[in-house]
Amino acid sequence: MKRGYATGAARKERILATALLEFAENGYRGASLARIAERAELSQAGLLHHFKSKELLLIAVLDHRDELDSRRFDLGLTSGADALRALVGVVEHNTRVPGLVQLFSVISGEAVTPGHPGHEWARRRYRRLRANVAAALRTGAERGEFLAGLDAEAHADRLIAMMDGLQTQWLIDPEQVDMAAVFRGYVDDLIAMLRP
Amino acid sequence: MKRGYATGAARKERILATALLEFAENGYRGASLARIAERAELSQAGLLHHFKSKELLLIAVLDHRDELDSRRFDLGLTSGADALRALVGVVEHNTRVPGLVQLFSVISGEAVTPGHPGHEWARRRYRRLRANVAAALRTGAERGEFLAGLDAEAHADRLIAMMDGLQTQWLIDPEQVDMAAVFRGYVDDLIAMLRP
DNA sequence: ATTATCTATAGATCTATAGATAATGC
DNA sequence: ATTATCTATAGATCTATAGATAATGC
Repeated sequence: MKRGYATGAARKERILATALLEFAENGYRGASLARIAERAELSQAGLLHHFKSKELLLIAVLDHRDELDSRRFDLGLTSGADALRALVGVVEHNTRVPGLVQLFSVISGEAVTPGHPGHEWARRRYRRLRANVAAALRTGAERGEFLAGLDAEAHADRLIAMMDGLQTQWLIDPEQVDMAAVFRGYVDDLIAMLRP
Repeated sequence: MKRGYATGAARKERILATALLEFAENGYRGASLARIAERAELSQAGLLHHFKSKELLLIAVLDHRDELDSRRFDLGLTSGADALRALVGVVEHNTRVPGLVQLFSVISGEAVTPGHPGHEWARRRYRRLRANVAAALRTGAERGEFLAGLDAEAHADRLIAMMDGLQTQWLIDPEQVDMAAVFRGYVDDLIAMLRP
């Protein structure tokens, strides 16, 4: 039975935090366990005691972030136009955490390759996102807030694509792209369009 | 003065084609010159005779693709709703060349990191795309095809984000996302919305 | 003369494991 | 007893260069 000591749990947190930075800066393939270990101030072998392989470390980082984010932002609580405005809030928040945005952009980009350790994670993530957003739109329609005939899945795909695409443009050229304003404009137009 | 022999030019083409596959499959950082050389059937040192470094090879691949693509699709020739429908045509065409789409998704994802050899290329590419799409929208407005007050830059950002975001979703989960249909729906709605 | 190509290799990584020693907590 | 940590190292990469030999085309 694995119990885990207090010092081990703290180390794991520290490793996850530094690994996140390394993966965000260099991607999975460009990241180095030695460098992560150095930044977390332990030996590389010490790091591999806590996470058995580089793949497992990446998965752990992604799951850890997912958990923190799902706590901050639970779409299940809202629906209809409120849910869309909550999405705008997420994008606004993201402009203040470029490091996290970069992690997701880099890993999602790499993970389009089958065989990438983040591939399955990304697929699950997109499916979950799509289902959540579509459900919020459908609830809005049932409540009479949105047109009854709306295509919830297609609009969910559009919303997610818009968020991701704007993130990439914003990361590559922050001076040129006002990610939050452009997304807010899209959502405003969408709410107007879907009004019954 | 560099002249270049016929056999050299053919080799360069061959190397560019195999490098494209390797970069698309593994990203810049995951790609290996040895593997590219092997697939192009020459030695690794032979490859480096034609392209002096891995960075220069990536740049060459990206520029080569840009050149081929700009020949196929010149936005300058159309404007207004025709230009938007041409964009739909590009997305439809892209569903038939997943390898190319993957190259751009992977490299754009990696290139959000400053210092990545594709960073400047990506920035230039987005600026050019944005300017071209915005110009087409503005011409449409001048011709009375679109609302006079439209925000051309914001709509250009939205269109590009939508294309890129859908590509990522489609590559990760092709069964779930009908990239071309969703984009066509977006463009149709946009044309309706911008009608004076 | 220039270009194309090769073998060999330097020098710097990389991940993961083996095996030893120290600290922790039942 | 379990967990945490380290040093040392195997074994496999990786990019880039040096220097030799062969082919090409003015």
